[in-house]
Amino acid sequence: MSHRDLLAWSAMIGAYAIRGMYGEVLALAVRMVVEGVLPDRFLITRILQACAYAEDLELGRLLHSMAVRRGFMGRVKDVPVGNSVLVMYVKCGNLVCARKVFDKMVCRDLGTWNSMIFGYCRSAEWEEARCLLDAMRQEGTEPGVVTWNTLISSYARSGDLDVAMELLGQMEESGVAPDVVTWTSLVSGFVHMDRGDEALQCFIQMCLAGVEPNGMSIASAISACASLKLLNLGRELHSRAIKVCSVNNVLSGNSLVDMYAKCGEIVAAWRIFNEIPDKDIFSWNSMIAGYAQAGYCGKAYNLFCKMENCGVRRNAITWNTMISGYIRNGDDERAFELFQIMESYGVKRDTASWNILIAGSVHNGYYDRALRIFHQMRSHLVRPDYITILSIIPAFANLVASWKVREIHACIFHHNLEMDGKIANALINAYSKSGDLASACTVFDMHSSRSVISWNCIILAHLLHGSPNEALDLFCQMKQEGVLPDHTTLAAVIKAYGLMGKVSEGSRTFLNMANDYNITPDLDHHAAMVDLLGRSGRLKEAYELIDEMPLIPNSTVWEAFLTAAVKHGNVRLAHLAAVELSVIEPGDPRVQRLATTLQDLTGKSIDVPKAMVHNKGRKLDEVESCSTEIRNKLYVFSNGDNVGLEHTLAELNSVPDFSIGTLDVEEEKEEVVGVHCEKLAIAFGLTNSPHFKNIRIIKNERMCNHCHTFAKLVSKKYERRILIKDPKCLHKFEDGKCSCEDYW
DNA sequence: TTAGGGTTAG
Repeated sequence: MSHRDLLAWSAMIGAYAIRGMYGEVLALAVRMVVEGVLPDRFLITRILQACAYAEDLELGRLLHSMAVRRGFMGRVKDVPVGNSVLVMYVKCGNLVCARKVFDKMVCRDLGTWNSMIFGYCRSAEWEEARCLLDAMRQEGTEPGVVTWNTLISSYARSGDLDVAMELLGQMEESGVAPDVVTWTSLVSGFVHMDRGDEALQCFIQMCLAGVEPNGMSIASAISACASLKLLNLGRELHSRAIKVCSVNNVLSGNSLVDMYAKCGEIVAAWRIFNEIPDKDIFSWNSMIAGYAQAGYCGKAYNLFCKMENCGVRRNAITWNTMISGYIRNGDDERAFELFQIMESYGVKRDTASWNILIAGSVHNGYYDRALRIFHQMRSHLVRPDYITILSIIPAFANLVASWKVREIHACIFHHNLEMDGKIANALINAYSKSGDLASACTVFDMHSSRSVISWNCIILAHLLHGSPNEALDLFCQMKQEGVLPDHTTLAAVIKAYGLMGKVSEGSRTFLNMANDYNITPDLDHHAAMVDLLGRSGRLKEAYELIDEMPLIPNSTVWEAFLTAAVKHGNVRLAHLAAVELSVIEPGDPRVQRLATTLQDLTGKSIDVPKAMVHNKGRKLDEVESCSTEIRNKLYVFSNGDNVGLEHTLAELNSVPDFSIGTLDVEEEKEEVVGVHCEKLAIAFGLTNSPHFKNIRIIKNERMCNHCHTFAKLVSKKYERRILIKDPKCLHKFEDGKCSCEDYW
């Protein structure tokens, strides 16, 4: 074995290593050893580096023991060898061995500490990483810019940006100036957590600190503009990217495509896309997403087909993007088709693929289908994640799904998923809408970081359940905890005062909100005020408020007024409101029915345009129906159904005291349409669930006075709690009373 | 001779 032999091997291996061809490096190294040539301390670090990149733990171990045997691991000049062994173990994910090497090293340099800290950060062993930071200082090695960047970037990537920012402060305090890497880590961390404005603040801070942004930092800032849809700032950054010569760079190009597409500038996005010389998977996926989101599914699909011919393999994101594009544009069939075939094209479906189908179904109102897909997903042993849960919860926000909300709640714990503010709020909503106020309160009480949205959810839940007193108590608590109310909170507060008949308190809130909270009254606040005045019979004041309001009243405002006029038997004002509503919502069946009745009563005609479909896609001639669930089975009833309940109904109808409300203008009489469906559902519930306290019913039309009285009487006589959700109100009948206090 | 940063879908 001559000295020249080793030199020759070193030169060859070095040449491959420089080009990043680590597979070849390892192959050569094996041949070299087989031919009896052993690496010196310089060559062994090269090969170890290749092991680290290729994550070849087996070969790495051999080299480690060789280094020990040959005495490369004990002296000061051997620190680089020790470091490369350490890094090899870290990159191969074997932290235990890495730590053993670290502990045995007699001398360590800054790189040693940094590598070990990097290892712990990468496996999220934060405590160990922080211990080492303290330990290195104690041993007289001050953390350098790389040490700080390792910690800051790891925390930023894990989403813990508060800690990352705290470390930035410590870094500056210790006299180490943040560099472009530090800032870029923070910018991209904020972007990933959907905190675009803070990302941009970091970028600006970097520029103010005199650190020149490079292509990477500009790309991150551009993606912040994309999520915030800041086209002008995005354009400015575009020209900055041109100045630092990184516009044709794939990275900047990709983020520009995304930014222009998200800002609706699809032509600009296409232009940039075309100019990227070496398009990668990000470029194609971003452009496909751009077209799909703009509604051009055909163009998106053309690119989807073309990319593989251009040498770029489609990945799960490509397929998911296309599937999501189809489902968002209403072509569910194509979406499901792609979902079915993707695996035959060698691309494995992931959680996101399932989530897209679930979220799309919920979004398009197909709750049952969303639920079926969710169960299918679980039977395929695909673990639901945070997004799955967030997407599926709204599908359960109704009265006949209360047990499903509990099931999904358990699922969160079972899969050890994060219970953050968004999920907690969605659960509060779902529990409340499924009729379980107590559980909504439990989720709220257990949830530690409550935002204004959480408070709004729980306040609205109490309003829905007819507990305005508690809603107002919560509002006080919220203020005591220093949370500032927003638009929604104040509209809820006015509504709560309305429910309690406290006109002056409600009016005061309305009149002072601009002063007290710097919030200008919007349509919802006006509607709440009309409701408040209308409930206490101050119809004239309510009308004056509408007449003088600075905004154009919408259907919510007129609905509130109409309800008040009807409840107080004022035919003239009811007529007036119906005329206004018929202009705003020409297809609303309730308005149409009202118009006919009012016409009969007043002799005046209302010109109601006869649109066939109204805004929620429901047909005018859709039959009035309701559903109830008993032992996981759903039963649907329509008006006049003959379901063999005559005997029960006859018994129920014999309940004495049927006093009917005031102005009976909105209901279709049972003589005309047959027995109302909610009566059938109540009778069915009574006979088929004798052991359950609650009967839960969802109805697609408002309850009439007659059935409302009926439900009250039944709840008292049979000691049941009857919950009926109609499009306007949740009625909770108990002991002969309803939570809506007979005003809905 | 070792250590740190980026862009796409739900």
